[in-house]
Amino acid sequence: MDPVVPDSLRERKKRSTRRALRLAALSLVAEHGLDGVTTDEIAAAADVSPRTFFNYFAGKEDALVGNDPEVAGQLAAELTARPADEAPLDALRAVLDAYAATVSIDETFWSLRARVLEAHPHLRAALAGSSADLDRALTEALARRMGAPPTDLYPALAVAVATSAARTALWYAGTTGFTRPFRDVVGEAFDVLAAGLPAPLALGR
Amino acid sequence: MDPVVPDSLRERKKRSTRRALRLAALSLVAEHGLDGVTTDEIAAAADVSPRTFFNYFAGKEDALVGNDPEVAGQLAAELTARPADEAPLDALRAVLDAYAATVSIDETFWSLRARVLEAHPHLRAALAGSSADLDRALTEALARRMGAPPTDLYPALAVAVATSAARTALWYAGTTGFTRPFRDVVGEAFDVLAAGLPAPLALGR
DNA sequence: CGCCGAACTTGCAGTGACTGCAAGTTCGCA
DNA sequence: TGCGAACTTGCAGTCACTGCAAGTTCGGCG
Repeated sequence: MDPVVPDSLRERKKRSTRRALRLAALSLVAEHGLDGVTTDEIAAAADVSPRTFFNYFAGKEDALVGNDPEVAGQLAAELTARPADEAPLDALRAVLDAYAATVSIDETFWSLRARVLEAHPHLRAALAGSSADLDRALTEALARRMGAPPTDLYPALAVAVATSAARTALWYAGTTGFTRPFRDVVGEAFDVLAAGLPAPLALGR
Repeated sequence: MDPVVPDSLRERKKRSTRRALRLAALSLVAEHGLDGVTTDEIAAAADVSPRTFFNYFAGKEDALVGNDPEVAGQLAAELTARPADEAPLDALRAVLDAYAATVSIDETFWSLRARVLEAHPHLRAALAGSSADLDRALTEALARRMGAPPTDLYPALAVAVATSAARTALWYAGTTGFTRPFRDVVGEAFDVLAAGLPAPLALGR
């Protein structure tokens, strides 16, 4: 079951173009602003035809802030694989922490993305939206593992809150230039969550 | 300070066209699907010129799932108006509960919207995104009232989590046909939040 | 090795979202 | 009553995005 990705030449090429498009989009937008860049230019910068851009991304925003398509399924699978007696929030924390670990590897990429998000607040909306797929997948997995109907309030709530916390942590790590390890920030966010979001003690810092 | 809205003829007209456009968009999309409806048709159904549509909404999605522009500022103001010694989460709960109360009035509208969201999962992304403005406003207000820098993790986290919970509650109330009062659902969501998202006891329901 | 089918890329042509601009029109107010 | 501001509208243009129908590249099997 390990090589879910066959990693053939084809696969490697696909990943590489996808990445090239992502980077092209991010750098161009970082330099010229969101409306100063067309999809054609992005495609050109990544050395593919304009049409191909849309074989990889649903749109400009998706290229900038979207998740890779396999992520949702992968994380959902990891969630179902967690021990059955683990508390929901702990299971979610473990899954999202694993995700955070993968993020930490590609820090240049994420810094660039943070800069772009900073400069274009409108994209934060798209970012929140791009996690909708992930939320759906995780909610379904969590409901299943809890033996609850997928329309139940709790699983949806726990997932929405957890991914929301992770996203906020990513934003925070990004704006602070990743001076603190991202995983630590995620950990802190989940600690606060599990404690019921108490007011932080250190009010004068 | 009360009449923030002068409620002149002009204002009333504006609100009415905005509402007409919203309803037109929702009903048309409910009937013909997202891609079966053009902005021109929406404008026609609301008896305004195609161009005018864009004076009210940033796009089709905004008309379907966006918040009215004044909401963010209003809720932020209410947040700053809460007693200074109130715990952050309690203050947020109060503000969002007040919002929930206003929603409950217009239940037909929100049911229609829920139906549309159900049929077009893609719009849930847009919905999450549309609250980005609200999140920013609330975060700034909360940070100020806590005397924290606006880049601090806690305020952003608390707000993201709280609005996320409220949105989930709205989704839940919508999919269950508003059989339970929306405010109650919001209340329950916040209870769960404050308790640190413990696994619900009732596992076999 | 050579070949077939599947996957991927590309160009093309078309639809519709969205924008700035420059009139017109309506409303608020003195 | 009349002036200025706000709002509406039409127009023309740019660009995002899509389906389709070739071409091209890759994976695997005989």
